[in-house]
Parts: sequence; structure tokens; C-alpha cells
Amino acid sequence: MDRAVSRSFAILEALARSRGPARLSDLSAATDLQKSTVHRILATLSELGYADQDDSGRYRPTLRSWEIGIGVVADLPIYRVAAGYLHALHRTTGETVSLTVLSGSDVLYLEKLTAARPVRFLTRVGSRVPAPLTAGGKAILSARIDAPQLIEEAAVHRDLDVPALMTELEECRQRGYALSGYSPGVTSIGAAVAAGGAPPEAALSVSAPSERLAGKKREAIIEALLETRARMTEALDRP
Amino acid sequence: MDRAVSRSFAILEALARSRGPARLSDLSAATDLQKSTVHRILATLSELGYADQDDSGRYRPTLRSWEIGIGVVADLPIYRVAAGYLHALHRTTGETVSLTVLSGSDVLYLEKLTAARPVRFLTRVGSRVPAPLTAGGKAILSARIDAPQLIEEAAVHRDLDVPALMTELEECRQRGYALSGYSPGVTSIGAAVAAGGAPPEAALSVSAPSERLAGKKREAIIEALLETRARMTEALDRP
DNA sequence: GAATACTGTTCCGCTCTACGGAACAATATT
DNA sequence: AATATTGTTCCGTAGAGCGGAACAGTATTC
Repeated sequence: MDRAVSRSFAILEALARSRGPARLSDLSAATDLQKSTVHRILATLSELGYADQDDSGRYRPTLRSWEIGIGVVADLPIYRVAAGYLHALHRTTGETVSLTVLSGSDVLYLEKLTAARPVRFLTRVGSRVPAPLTAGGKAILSARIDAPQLIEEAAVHRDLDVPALMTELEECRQRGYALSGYSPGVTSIGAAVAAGGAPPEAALSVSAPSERLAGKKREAIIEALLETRARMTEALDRP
Repeated sequence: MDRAVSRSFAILEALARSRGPARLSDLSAATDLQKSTVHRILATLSELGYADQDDSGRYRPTLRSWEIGIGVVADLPIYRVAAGYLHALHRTTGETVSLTVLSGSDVLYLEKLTAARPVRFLTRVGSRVPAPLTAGGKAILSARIDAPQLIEEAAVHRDLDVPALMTELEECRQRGYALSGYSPGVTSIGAAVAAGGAPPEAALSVSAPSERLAGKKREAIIEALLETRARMTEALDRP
């Protein structure tokens, strides 16, 4: 475990986490590293183009890490294929649609198209939410009942009741989609997307204020969601 | 210049650049580093959550760098403020709108809302294009005539005629917006956005097939663009 | 199916890098 | 003016990281 490498990423992460420019001393405190060490590594990061120093001596991260990261997602088959379907789903439903992927016990928001009448949403693209709390996460997990340790870990992570979650996931599996409402007043409907026969890693979801997701409209949205999921899965399997 | 740190980023970049999973030997060749060195650093990167190894032994970057990067852009005032204005501009014009920032001699595409009737576009979010070739880049540079070395460097970088570029930029400055058509058949109109009296770093632009950008519609788009720029600048200056 | 050419991985002695405490100059704060 | 910050530099020393070679496993080849 290369120490300097590990430390450099710790510093970069601390730099990105700090809103606005960060001071050397703060970074030193945040990472629990000697000032001289942080200084030297920051010099290296600056030389590599990952950090910058303003006139007052404070440091900020550059867009370099973003460039790399965006290249990584752009290379994901799911992401590449999803764009068109997300837009279509957004257009037909008129509501907020999201693309999420499973990352450990969390779900990661890869893309989101916000409704014209937007929901008070806490999540933004790039944010993590515990999988069992979201419609997309439940949809993915429900297709993974064959891997109970995964679900158990996700549940324990959040002090959730494992048997209760299991039965809910089983319902989701039979129904073909998952429901969620961890943000009060907001309901989400999610469906998992699998590629090439492998267990699903991603999910599509539609979110809206609960009162807009009732009756006929709700049925229409579920139908559009499942239809989109089917066509997207097909597109992913097509080489 | 910490060697291991520098090397670790070189490896991570090579990993991100390689489309699909990368083999150790290829990374070793690409970075011109000993196999054992690459192996050790990859082990570190994996432990830190930046890389992953599949069953066949090949390595892929994780979404970790993306998470960090997206946090960095989300923290940019320009990015945070822009979202709403981009959508509005997209709605009124019906065409592709982009938000770019200057990065060295290039322009970096931060955000893009694609038209329903999309243009055959080469650029995607996260890509770099030499500033003097784009409407947004010209718009930014035209507001920087006070810093000729910046413009000169950008021009030389691309073997462009410096005096010619200078006169064009001067025209842009007087007109208030920049034009560009480096992709054949596609015209873009760009306007620079400045914050807090500082020289502009970012630009808004509208792109469409040249034939759609003529006559009255062209005038309307320019008006909408300049109006949006004005309101966005105002919003940026409001604390 | 044996032989070859790759993989990724492990080992280990030597070198030099990265470390961290202390002193530094330059600002803020009191 | 005095004090407490800041970021920066210096340098002797410990040990981290290096790289060559040998390793085991898997495709490829003949």
C-alpha cells in the first residue's frame, strides 16, 4: 500500500469535499497529516494539474478529476444506451426520471432529468443514497434475491429489518417494479435494467409528488417505465 | 515531485483513457513503467476504491473519480447558477445550448442540453476543444483582449494566424457575441459570462444546423442568448 | 497434446524518496 | 507593538518504493 499514493488521494478527496477553496492547515487537520507532507503532495498535485492555488495561497481542486470521471461514465454501456430512453421516458411521463447504479450498499445517481414542475429533491447527480431506501435500489436488489448476503449487508448498513426488506423485495420481484417514498411526499417507481443476462446493476426510476402519482396517471407511468426498461434491456443485449 | 503519486495518476489516467477493461501489461506499456510497479500501484488504487479487477484479471476504473469530479463542478458557482438559465434558453430557442469554461487554451464542455432535432455533434460533455475554434471560446477570449499572451498562446497552440484572430475577437467584443462553425454545417453563437467583475471564465452558446440559424430566427436566438447572459451575470453577482 | 508466449503475481535486496520536526517569512489578529 | 496565524523551506534519517528476476497460471500455437 503505497503510502504517498494513499495520502495523495486522501488530500484530493478532502480538497473536493471542502466547499470552496481550502487552506493548507485545514487540509492538514482534515487528513491528519503533517503540514509539510500536505504541502509537498499539493505541490505534486498542482504540477499534475489536479489542484490550483489562488492568490491568497488557498487551494482548490481543478476540473481534471471531473474530466477523468466523466470519461469513465461515458464509457459505461448502460450510460451510453440510456440517454435516449431517459429522454423518451421523460417526455412521455413529464416527470423526473433518473438512472442509478448499484455501488456497494448504495445507489449512485448517474443521470437525472428534472420535471418542468420540479420536486423538492434532495438528491443530485453524483450523490449516494442507501439502496434499500430508493425505488431504483430496491428494484436492483429485488432481482438479486439469489445473493442474500448483498441484501443483508445493505440492510444492516442502515439498521433495517432484514426479513421485512426481504419480503418487500420479493413483492417487487413479482410485480416487476419497486416503490419508494423515503423523501416525504415524494413517490418513486423504479425498474431494474440488466445487460447480457448478468444480474442487474442499474435501474430506471420516475419520481413525482405522491399526489401526482395516483390513479390512471400512475398506471400510465408504470406502463411507460416497464416498456422503456424492456426496450433498453433489448438495446443493451444487441451488440 | 512525489514519484509514486505522479505515477499513480498516470496509471489512473491510462486506465480511464482505455475504453473498456485494461490489462496490466498494456498499462505497463502505456505508462512506460515496470510491471511490478504498475501492479503494486493498481493494488493500492483498488484498495482505495479507484480501480477494480474483473474475474479475468483485467482492470477497470470505478466511478470513484467521477464522484469526486462531479462534486467539484457542482461546487462551481457558474455551474450551480447556470442550470436554470440553460433550461430556459433551451426552451425558448429549441436548439442545443451549452455551457463551457476556459481551461488553458481549450474550452471544456460543462453542460449541454441537446435539441429535440439533434445536431450531428462531435463534442460531448467533458470534452475539450481549442478555444479559438468555438463560439464560446471566442466569446471568452474576446473579453480578454487585455491579456494578449493568453490569446496568442491559444492561437499558436493551433497554428492560427494571430492578427486575424485578434481582429475577429475585436469584432466579437464590439458585437457582444461570437460566431463559429468549426463543425461543417453547424453554426454556434456564444456569449461570455463573467462573475463579480472578474474576467469571464465561462460562456453560453447555442448551436444548430446553419440553415436553421438564419433570418428572423437567428435574431431571436441572439436576443435570447444576450438576455440570458445578462440575467445570469446579474444572478452571479448577487450573493 | 506438447510447446510456446503470453498473462498477472510474488519475492527481496538496494536506493533514494518521502517523511516530519523545526525554523522560516509573511500576513491576520489582537 | 505583540501575538497567533498563515504557507513555505530546509535537511538528516528511516523505510517505502523500486525493478529485475522467478513464479504460476492461461491462451495460442504448432
